[in-house]
Amino acid sequence: MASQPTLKQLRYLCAVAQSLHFGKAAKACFVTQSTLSAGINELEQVLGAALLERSNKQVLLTDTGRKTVARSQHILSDIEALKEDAIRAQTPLSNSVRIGIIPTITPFILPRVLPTLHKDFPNLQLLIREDLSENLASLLLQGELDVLLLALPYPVNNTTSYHLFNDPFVLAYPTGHPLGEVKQLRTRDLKGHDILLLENGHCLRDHALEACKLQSSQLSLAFEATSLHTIVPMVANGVGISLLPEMAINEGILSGTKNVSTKEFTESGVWREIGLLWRAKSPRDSEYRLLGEYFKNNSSSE
Amino acid sequence: MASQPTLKQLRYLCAVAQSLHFGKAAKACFVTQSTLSAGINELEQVLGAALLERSNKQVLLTDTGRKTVARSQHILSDIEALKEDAIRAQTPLSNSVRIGIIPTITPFILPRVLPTLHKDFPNLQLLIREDLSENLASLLLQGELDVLLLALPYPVNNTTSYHLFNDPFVLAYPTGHPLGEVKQLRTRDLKGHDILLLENGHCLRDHALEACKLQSSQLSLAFEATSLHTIVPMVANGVGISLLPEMAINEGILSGTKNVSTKEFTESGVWREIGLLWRAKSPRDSEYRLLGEYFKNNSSSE
DNA sequence: GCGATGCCATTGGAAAAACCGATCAGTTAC
DNA sequence: GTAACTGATCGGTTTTTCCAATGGCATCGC
Repeated sequence: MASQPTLKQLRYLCAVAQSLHFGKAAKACFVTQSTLSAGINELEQVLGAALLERSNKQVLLTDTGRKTVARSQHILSDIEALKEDAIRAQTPLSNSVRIGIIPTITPFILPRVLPTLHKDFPNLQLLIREDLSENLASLLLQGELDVLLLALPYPVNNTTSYHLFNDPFVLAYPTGHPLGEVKQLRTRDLKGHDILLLENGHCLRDHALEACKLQSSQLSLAFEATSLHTIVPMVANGVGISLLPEMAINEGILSGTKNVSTKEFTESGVWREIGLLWRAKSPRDSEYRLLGEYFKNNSSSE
Repeated sequence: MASQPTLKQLRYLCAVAQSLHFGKAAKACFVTQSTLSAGINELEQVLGAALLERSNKQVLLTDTGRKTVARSQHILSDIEALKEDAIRAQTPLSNSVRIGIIPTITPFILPRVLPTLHKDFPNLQLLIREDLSENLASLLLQGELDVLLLALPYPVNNTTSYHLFNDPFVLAYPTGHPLGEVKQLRTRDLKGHDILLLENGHCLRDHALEACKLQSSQLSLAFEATSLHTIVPMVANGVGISLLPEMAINEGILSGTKNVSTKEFTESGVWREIGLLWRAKSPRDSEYRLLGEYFKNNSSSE
């Protein structure tokens, strides 16, 4: 014996309330009269209350019946809304996407991408969390974040990565620095110079070292900075040289700064790879690919 | 293939959302894991959306899943409330009762009954409609009223009647009128006198005539009044005699009136019967009997 | 009167579903 | 490697749902 009302029963009840006729109500519910009758009976059993007053002549609602019908209609329309919304929400990139981005990317990609993103996917709510790769990866695996925008490779178990583009490292040096004389800049030219990098934990640091095929020990690490924006004035003041991501320069990190020159490396491969990362099992895989494609097409300066 | 979410499915979903573990959720729902798994799958099918993100390690809610869980919890608690309220409402006389009363009863019974009624059944909401018997009967059959307080007999198809008490007719005459001299008043003494009664449609009129075993033709009908309260001053002014229900006198319809005397009949049966009437099939039959018992015990002047 | 009609309730059997136990496939832990 | 867990899947059984037919009751039309 069931002890909870069924949605079907509530539908039956509402149908009867509308026509005050079992036969018509049954037709409206696409069942036979006997089925509907049994359903109503069971509902009354469960509620321990008479909802309808039957006579051979007519069907009437009891007081409890009237109230129950009103509540049922609310519940049924709630169910309908739940379903409709869930289905509607399946349009790609129409819900919230919780994205984690590392601080060495955020300020140089969002200003370029966000405005058009909102225009192209008006129903997408991008929730952004900025943190170090390690913390973001943890949040991703906990399900607190949906997708990460990182410098790759960054190994995380059971994740899918999506390559966006390569972001070359550019040498930044105080104007007049000896390296300014080098015509064909190569990474080995950096050896022995005072070099400013971000503090430990920032993957930019590791990627820069790796891209330049350098060990920490081969460099004179002048100072460990906490953000790229604090490195620039230090370079300008002659504290040392640094390696800046091209996207930061394109986005104007040097604008208004004097005494800092830049030079690109002639070698290939002196870059960090920028990509997206998400849980491999995520059912929104295709959405994230779509998001990736969008970033790829809209984040470069061309 | 079902196209609507089931309450069971929503319950399964909420259980999984709570423990984030199919096995534990299944146990909480008293089903096997396979059953729960199938239920969740079907729900996702119906909604056309992934609600949960399964991996071998953990279960996570998707964005749509989170929203669906929230809505489901609301719906489930609504269902619970519907059930609870319907059950609670079954306490006798705890809902609204729509009662119809004729104008020759209302003012003489309600002031006496209502105050204690509300005290004894605080959850009873008595909705009162005053009209002629004929109109009330029609409303009763239409289901617009639940119970009638009438003078009986009043034949209505498919109704149950409940005897409350007999309300004797009392002769009211201008002080000094010849009938004042009669020691043992009998109904036949009325013949030939100018008698004031209510206009047609009021059952009081018919019942008075019937109780006195008189035909209209045997009386000199002085005037047809619209309410008992207008009859009293006419008697006082010597327009004629009248028959007043005892309950009206007990309730003080003559208080403050001079020149009107009353005299009871010595015969038995000179009364109208007061009773309740309701649809025979009404599921609240026992409640109405209870109400009747209450009226019986609390409407007399003793 | 008296059969025809219309109403909801009930019944018995057939169709559908829900459910379970066992197994599978994949990952983690040791 | 193996054992331990995870959720998914597969047959088979049990349960539920559903229908068509029937029943009981009152009314309507003649």
